[in-house]
Amino acid sequence: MATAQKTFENLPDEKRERVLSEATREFADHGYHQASVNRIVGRLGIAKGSLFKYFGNKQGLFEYLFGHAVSQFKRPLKEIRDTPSGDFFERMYMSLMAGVDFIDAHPLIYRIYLKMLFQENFPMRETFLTEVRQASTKYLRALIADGKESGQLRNDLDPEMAVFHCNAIMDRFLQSYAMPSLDGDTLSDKADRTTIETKARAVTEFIRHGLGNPS
Amino acid sequence: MATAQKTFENLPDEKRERVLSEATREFADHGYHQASVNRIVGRLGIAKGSLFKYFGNKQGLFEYLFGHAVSQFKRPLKEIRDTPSGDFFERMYMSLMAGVDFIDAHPLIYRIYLKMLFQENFPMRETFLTEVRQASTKYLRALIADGKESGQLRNDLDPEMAVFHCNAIMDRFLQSYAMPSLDGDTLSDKADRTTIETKARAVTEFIRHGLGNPS
DNA sequence: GGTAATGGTGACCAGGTGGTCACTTTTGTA
DNA sequence: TACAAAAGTGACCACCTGGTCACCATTACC
Repeated sequence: MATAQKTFENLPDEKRERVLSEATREFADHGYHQASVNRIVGRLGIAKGSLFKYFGNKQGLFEYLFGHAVSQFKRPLKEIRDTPSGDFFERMYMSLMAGVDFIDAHPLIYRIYLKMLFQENFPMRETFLTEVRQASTKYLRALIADGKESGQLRNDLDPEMAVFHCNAIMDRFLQSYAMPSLDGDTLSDKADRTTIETKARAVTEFIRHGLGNPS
Repeated sequence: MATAQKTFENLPDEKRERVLSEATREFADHGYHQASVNRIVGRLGIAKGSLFKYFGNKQGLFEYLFGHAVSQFKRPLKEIRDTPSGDFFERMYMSLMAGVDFIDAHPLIYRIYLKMLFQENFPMRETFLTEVRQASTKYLRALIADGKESGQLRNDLDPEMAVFHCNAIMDRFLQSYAMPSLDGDTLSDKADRTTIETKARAVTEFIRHGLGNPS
């Protein structure tokens, strides 16, 4: 497999990106099983054999493409966690907007991720999702522990439920942003950045009331 | 089509239920496109032609099965809304538990619904989802308006965002209940009813802090 | 110019899909 | 018992799928 991918990596940048982007679009539109290799090569105008030389098989193509994209997702979150700024709610807001930025940059990848969430039979699903889940939980736990210590969050807070609430609200916010049909018009207009920021602030305030110290 | 379904409705109850339950399982396990009519009839031990006599085609089977289940879902929610009890948060709690009960009664149907949410190409998807969404939004808007009037909710609350927050928290709660893998161990043990009730109470309290009047 | 390595091709394959229909079996009725 | 209506059957169909591989084209190197 390493040799086969080598072939792909030797390709001119332009072609490599075209292949990846067309394949990503196909998976985002149809999920894994319903995605068609024939359609991909058809749109690319290359022979089917080429794709199989590059990636071995359909699953190889998917794993390459998805793994590539995931690595880009981890960086911005780490930056936020490592930011020395102590304000819990500001960090929440920044995490929200980091998600928005990621979706803007890779809308198709995010759609694939959403499908993966609820459609059991993706390749690598279990492996990948547990990784994401653990990372996100660990990230939020650290932030919440921080917030409690600094007195920004209630003392009687159950950390596990707090993680659950933050996860729920943040995920749904991003889901609505990526798929406006989920919540009607509440988050519909992608183009208007300031509207999104306002909504993100409102969500942050909701969390502040829900978790914050009423002092 | 009406004549064809007549044939199915004339069947002995036991067989009719077996057909429906086996088909439901197949769709819940594999989604719509990946579901196989061959597997269904194989497990049922009947000829393929029979299924097509009953429902015309694959989509007919799915619509029949899903529409049937959906009608059962609307009843309990209506009961809660029509309950004269005025307490907003108690109603939230009851809605949560009504969802839990529905999932316990029809776990496969709920899994199909979740797949439908994020996998665009189900038949009837748009029609059905907008119906659900509008119903749920309308339901929550009424409850929230009620809660504001009675002074249980803040005056400065933006109703649309409040609807969004309630929807987000409640949906995620039910999703975690139906698919424990979503939130790690937070809601894992289905068997323990009192644990679920406690979590539902905690969620209600979170909403109370987030939306409630701090008086 | 010769030659080897690499990239690219598309007809072809086995297997699965939803769907059909001429046919047989069972049932209800008089 | 006779006959019609309804239920049930499974071989068959066209189509699409992921995947293969013998062959061709292009490039790089001496």
